[in-house]
Amino acid sequence: MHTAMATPAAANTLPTVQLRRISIGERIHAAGTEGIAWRVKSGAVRLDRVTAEGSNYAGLALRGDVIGAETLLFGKYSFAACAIGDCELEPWLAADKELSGESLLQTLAGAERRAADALALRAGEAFERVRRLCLLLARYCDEGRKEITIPELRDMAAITNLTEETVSRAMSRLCRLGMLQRQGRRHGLVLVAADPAFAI
Amino acid sequence: MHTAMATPAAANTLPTVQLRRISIGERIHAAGTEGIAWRVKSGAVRLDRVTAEGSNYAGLALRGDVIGAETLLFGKYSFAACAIGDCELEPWLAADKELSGESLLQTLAGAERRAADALALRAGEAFERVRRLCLLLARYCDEGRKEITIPELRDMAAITNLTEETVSRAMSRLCRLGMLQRQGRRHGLVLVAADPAFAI
DNA sequence: CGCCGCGTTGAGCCACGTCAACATAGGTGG
DNA sequence: CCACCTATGTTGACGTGGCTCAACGCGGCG
Repeated sequence: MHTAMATPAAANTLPTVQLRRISIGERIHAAGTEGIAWRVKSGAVRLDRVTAEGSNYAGLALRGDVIGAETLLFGKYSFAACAIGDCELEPWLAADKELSGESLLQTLAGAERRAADALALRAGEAFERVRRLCLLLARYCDEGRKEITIPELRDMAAITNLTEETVSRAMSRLCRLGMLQRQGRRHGLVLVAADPAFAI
Repeated sequence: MHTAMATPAAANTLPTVQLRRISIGERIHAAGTEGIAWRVKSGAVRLDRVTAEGSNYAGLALRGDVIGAETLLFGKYSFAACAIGDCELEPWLAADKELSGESLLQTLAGAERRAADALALRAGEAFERVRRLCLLLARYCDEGRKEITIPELRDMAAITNLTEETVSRAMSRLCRLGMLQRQGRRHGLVLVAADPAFAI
């Protein structure tokens, strides 16, 4: 599936990567380096903005989202990207954009929706934030399945703007309440046993 | 200035609006209604996502940003928009996008940067958040001038995820420290007297 | 084995939320 | 013009949710 449509043999000298698999915790790219844009086929990606004062969480990318679109303009990545769940990425080609602005518009609309999601994850009570993050991951990470990979506490804390301790307590409570069920030992697979009445 | 370049007499039956002026507090559009996309020429816009549980802050748009781009796909606005500073909007035409995907790409890159800004405004201590918000507004609202319109407390509170009281205290402190200077009485013009060493 | 990274849990404290009272501006009607 | 009302902003007192600090468990790795 996903046979590549005839791409114009452009000046792009990169080898034609078809799919890129990245496991949880690995860095996808650093800020300021050269590279291409990718579409997230599965998994979750954490974006970070790098400043003089350090690196700060700056966005989330889930299935369907595009990361590194700015490379088509500047050639370099504006943000650092790190996998917070096992990821599959496919190249997002400039060919698409030449073809139809519609694809770009959809990407833009998706980015705005995702940005609103990310903002919402930083509002409300701690437990509710963590719960919504899990529901969001369950919604987007795997296709309809109930298994989701939970990111490391460090990443969940950055996303929700809580401390690791608070996130840990919230996760424990989610398990105690039966909304989540631990599968693996460490940040492993879990099952969303809870209500599908997710109001995100 | 800003003479409109010859626009193709398209099927667009809307009267050719050249510039739309909106004063602080006014609603620009509601979610779900029909309309066109706009580029913010000046001022600040608050975006809200409307759900069953109510309306929640979902994004910020400043000079150069585009709002309502999704109308080019769906015909309707996904978010509600409200001016939190006196605004000038100009129509953002589909003609641009047909012309060059580059314009769309720039809009996309800008949206991601702005989303990162919005996220950053919800991290750190209360005083620091409010200070950064003011610096961001100073940076983008008026062209290089030092006068900025301060949004209503309600909006600053929503953006920073603080309460109005806390924002009010932070603003008072900014004035006491000489970083800001009140001009008008209410949500009026203020001067940024502080260090231009803004590290946002 | 010892070390390190990550997660868990508890105790105490503080920044911020909550609640309340009041100040001020603007609008409206007389 | 004033009387009155409402919306918005200001300030204080107090309570608490989440941060801080600390100790510990556990698994992986050299």
